[in-house]
This record gives sequence, C-alpha cells and structure tokens, in this order.
Amino acid sequence: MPNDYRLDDQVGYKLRLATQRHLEIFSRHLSDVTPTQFSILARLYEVGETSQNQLGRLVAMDAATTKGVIARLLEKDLVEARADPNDLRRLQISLTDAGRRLTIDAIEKACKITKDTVANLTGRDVKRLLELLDKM
Amino acid sequence: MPNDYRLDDQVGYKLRLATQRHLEIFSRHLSDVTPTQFSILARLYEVGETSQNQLGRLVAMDAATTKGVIARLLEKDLVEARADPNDLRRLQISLTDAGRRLTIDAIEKACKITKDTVANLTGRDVKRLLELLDKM
DNA sequence: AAATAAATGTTTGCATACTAATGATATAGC
DNA sequence: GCTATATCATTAGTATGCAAACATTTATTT
Repeated sequence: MPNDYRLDDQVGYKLRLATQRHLEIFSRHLSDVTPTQFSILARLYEVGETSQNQLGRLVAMDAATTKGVIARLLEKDLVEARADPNDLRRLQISLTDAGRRLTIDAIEKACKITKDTVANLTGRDVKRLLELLDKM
Repeated sequence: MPNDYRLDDQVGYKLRLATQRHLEIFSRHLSDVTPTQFSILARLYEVGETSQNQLGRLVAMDAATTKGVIARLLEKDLVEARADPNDLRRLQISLTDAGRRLTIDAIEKACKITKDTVANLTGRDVKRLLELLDKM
C-alpha cells in the first residue's frame, strides 16, 4: 500500500541522515583522514602489522575497498607496505612513524567526535543505540 | 588515552556497519535503483513535479549530489526534466510513467527491505531505534 | 610426485555519492 | 534602474563500494 508509506520513517533513510551528520562532525574535527581511513589506522594501531586483506576483514571492509583506502594512506605516507616473503600474494601493511603519531592524535579527537555526534542523547540513550545497532 | 579506545564501540563505526547491512539487503531486493535513488523517486512520487534543488532538499541531499542522482535517473528514463518558464534557473523534475510504475513497485519492496533490515529487532526496538536516530 | 581443483590475496575497472568552487538567473534594497 | 545578495544548477575532483579478473598457495586426486 504505497499510500501509507513514509520515507521519513524508514530505517535506511534515517541511517543515511545519521551517517551524514556524523561525517560532517568528523571532518570538522579531523580533516586529514576520513572515517573509513581512520578505522583502518585505528585497527592497525591496535593489532600491528597485518596483511591488507586481513586488515580489511578486521574492519568489515571488502578487499577491493580496502585496497583503495590503503592506497590513499600510502600516498599520505601514513602506512607502508612490504611483500610477505612467506606468501607472495600477501602485502604486509604497517604504520609509519607519522602514521602512528597521527593515529594517536586522531584517537583523542575521535572521542570528541563521538561525543559531539551523540550530544543530543543521554548516556543511556547511547548505550541503547549501540546495542540496537549491534543487534541489527 | 588511546589505550582504552575501542573502535568497535564507536557510533560512527557501528553506523557504517548498519548502513552496509542495509545496502546489502536493499540491493538484493531492488537491483534497479540504489537507496539514494529510491529516496528521490519516493519523494517525487509523494510531492509531484518539483525543481531539482527543492527535491534534493526534501531528501536532505546536497544540490550537487542531487544533480548526479537525477542524471542517473534520467538515463534510466525514470524521471524527466523540463525548464521552468518562470525561472530559467530551475529544472522541473517529474516521474515518467515507467518511473511511477517502478516507484510503486519499489515502495512495496521497500517495506520488505525495512522488515528484513530490522529482522533481529522487536517492534519496540525498531520504534526506539528510529527515535534515537532522530534525536541524534 | 605431477596435475588438477579449490581457496586465498590482490588488483583493475566501473558505478555511485559527496564536496568545493564556478557560473547563471532572479530578487531585494537603494 | 543598478548594485548586492540569494538561489539554482553545473563542473571538476575525491572517496567508497562491488564484480570480475589475475596470481599464488593449499588441498585433492590420480
């Protein structure tokens, strides 16, 4: 019944708006990297040198997408890549010194970003939101 | 304090995952158009002929983004554009017959998509999630 | 052990969406 | 009427995402 369909009440639509808002806040605080790039950096900081593919999996990214993100981080000299001698298919990725510095700094800022993003929510709201997104 | 930062607990990260999931479900049910394109179609169906810019505003999209989305819909012959005689800047956009048919059909499917997307949530959960996203 | 099949890792090409900057037309204030 | 401002549309450049192709490794078969 197309008549009582309300675009504004759809989960997908609201997700887009929320993401949009988050992106805006993010780039205001952290203009060097995008949220996607940041998630790669943060994970890399967490787990240390890893293969490109594995890294992508650790942030739930397609291998092809990961490749693109890494390429941009390589250009900015935030990460470096070397061939894995044990497996010629693999490309080992690690943070450069500059990358590590930026990541540490970015993590600080990321806390602020998250805070701003959910500024209109109470602590319990946030907890609930995360749970719901997770459950989904 | 970078040490107790958990990427997986960040709103932005979870938003990306949720959006990703939704996109996957969406394209499985509805391969002709993307969620973004669909939102334009649905809104256009709702309000009738409108200028491109206005239409973009009605779905919270940048004018430039809207232009691109409309261009793709034009190519698929789902919408048509004509110059507004009263205001030469304006481009009036409306659904073609094919576009209207597809939209009606897509709205039906969109209900299923939304349902699948939140399949793991109870009715109350969904309500709460929408509220929280809104409040945000 | 060689040959084939299956799995894994990476890359390429193409589509989509977003932003900043530019140009064109219309409106408001003087 | 004229200038300044606002609105609408477009262009150019960047980022993300997916499908398909290619390369290497591992498993299976003969």
